[in-house]
Amino acid sequence: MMSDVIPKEFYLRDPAIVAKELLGKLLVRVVSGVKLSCMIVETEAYYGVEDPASRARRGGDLARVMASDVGRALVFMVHGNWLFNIVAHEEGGVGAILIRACQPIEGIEVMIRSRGVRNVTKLTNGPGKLTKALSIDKRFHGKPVYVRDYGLWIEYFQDLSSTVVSSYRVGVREDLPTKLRFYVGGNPYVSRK
DNA sequence: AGGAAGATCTACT
DNA sequence: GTAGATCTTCCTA
Repeated sequence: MMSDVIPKEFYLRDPAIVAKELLGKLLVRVVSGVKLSCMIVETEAYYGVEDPASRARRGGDLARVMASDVGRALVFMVHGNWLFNIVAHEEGGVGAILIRACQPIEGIEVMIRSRGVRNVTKLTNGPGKLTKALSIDKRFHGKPVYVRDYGLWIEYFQDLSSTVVSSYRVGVREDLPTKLRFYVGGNPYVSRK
C-alpha cells in the first residue's frame, strides 16, 4: 500500500532485482521535524568479491556490513562526498544498492539551503548531491531503513517498472560484463543518460 | 605520521 | 570536455 515503509524482506533478493525495483520508490528523511522526500530514479547494484568494483573486495567494515543483515544503510566517503547504499542480497550472499539520483518531492526549500544550489534539476541528480541535500552522512551507517526510527526510510510510491533502462555502472575503474545501473528513462533528474 | 586512492562535483573553456 | 578540489578510509612505517 502507498506510503507504507518497505519491509526488510524486500532487500533479501538478488541486488540487480532490488536495484531495479527501488526505482519509483520514495526516499524519506526527517531533519529536525521537517519531512524531506524524493523519488528514486537511478540506482546501481554491487556484489561481493566477484565484483571488481565492489567495496566488499577490500575487506574491512564495509565488506562485513555488505555481507550481513539486509535493509541497512551503507554510507561511505568518496572524493569528499558521502554515498548512500542499502545492503541487499540473497540469503547468505553479499551486496548493496547505490542510490545515484532522485527527484525532489517534499521539502525542496530545505534541500536548496543544504546544497546552496537553486536549480531543482541539479539538486539531487548525483550520489554525492542527494546525500548533501538530505543530510545523509556517516551517522546512518549500519542503521536499518525498513523502520522510521532513525529518520531515514524507503516507502512505496509509484510503479515505474515499464520505463526502466539499464546501462553499465558509472565511474567504476573495472566493471562486470553485465549492465548493473538502472534508471527511469526520460526522467530529467537522472545523473546522466 | 604521511601518502595514496577513490562508486564525485564544480567551474571553467 | 576536463582540471582541480574534495576528505575520509586504509595502508605502510
